[in-house]
Amino acid sequence: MSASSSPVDPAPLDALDRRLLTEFAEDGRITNAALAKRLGIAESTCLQRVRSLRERGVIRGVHADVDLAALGFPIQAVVKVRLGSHNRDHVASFHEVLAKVPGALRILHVGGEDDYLIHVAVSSTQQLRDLVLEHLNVHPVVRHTETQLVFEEIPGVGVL
Amino acid sequence: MSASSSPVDPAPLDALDRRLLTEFAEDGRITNAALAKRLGIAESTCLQRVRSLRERGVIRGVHADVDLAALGFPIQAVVKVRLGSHNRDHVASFHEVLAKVPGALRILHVGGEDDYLIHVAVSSTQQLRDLVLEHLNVHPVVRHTETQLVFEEIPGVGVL
DNA sequence: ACTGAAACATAAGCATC
DNA sequence: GATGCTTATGTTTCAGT
Repeated sequence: MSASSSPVDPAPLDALDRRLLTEFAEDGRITNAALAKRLGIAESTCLQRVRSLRERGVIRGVHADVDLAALGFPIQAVVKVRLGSHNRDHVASFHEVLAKVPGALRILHVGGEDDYLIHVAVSSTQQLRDLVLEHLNVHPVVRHTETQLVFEEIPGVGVL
Repeated sequence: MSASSSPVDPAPLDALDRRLLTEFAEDGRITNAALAKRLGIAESTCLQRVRSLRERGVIRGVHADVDLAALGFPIQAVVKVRLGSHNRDHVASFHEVLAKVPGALRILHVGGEDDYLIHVAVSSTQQLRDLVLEHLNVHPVVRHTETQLVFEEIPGVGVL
């Protein structure tokens, strides 16, 4: 799935949809009744809108945000990966490898100096080393990796 | 909030808590009744566990995952930032700037070649340029920025 | 710490305007 | 779209184990 094109129907979102999404992104457990009240619309209308947004793929899902450190993954890092060949088949087979990297929170295929940025959470530095050496560097198409430890995540404003 | 230390009580999570978190991270709208059934415990017990995990900060919140392209932010990028000085006050004032960057999905303070990695979503390349020039490069402590366009996000396995 | 049952709140479908 | 109604589900509390 591309970051610059979407699998979503071209049906544009109106201001109500945007407000709905903002509320829903903030509190994914909000009840339909409460959401309707906030938006100033009937509950049935609100339910219809939410369903439509889900069906169109605008709302992809709702997920609990879990403290990874509490779960036993206190270390985070970003691994920058550069490939030696950008041949189509090599890239495709590397994507299969990427999809299996344990602890990968986010994998971005980017343009510029690096080819991939992989944000990972691990339980120990040993696991981090194993992840880089055994899952990434082993692949022959990988020319270079560089691992940056995450010191801190700074809360941002987001997009909504 | 640090990535390697947690604001969470040292009370360790048992296997039930972990299963609960996995289910809840996958479907943040699951009803308490359904969650209890999946875990094979009483609804009242399940509710107690969820509440305890929330109070302890293990569950930080529940959020809808919204397609940013559909919302009018079809372009994503990662901006790598290097500072010229790592003086404590300079860093602190830069953090205040970071917290206001429009469209920032994730801001990581990292160790290694870069100092900060900022994942952003924007509506246009013009907005991206403005974001980098007017919000980041203007700050005197910023020595260098490099912007990498996100081509694609590759689904990973996650940590759960 | 877990359970079951009662009281309460919410959701979902349908007919109607 | 909005409303009101109905049934089915889901949530919460609490006394008991």
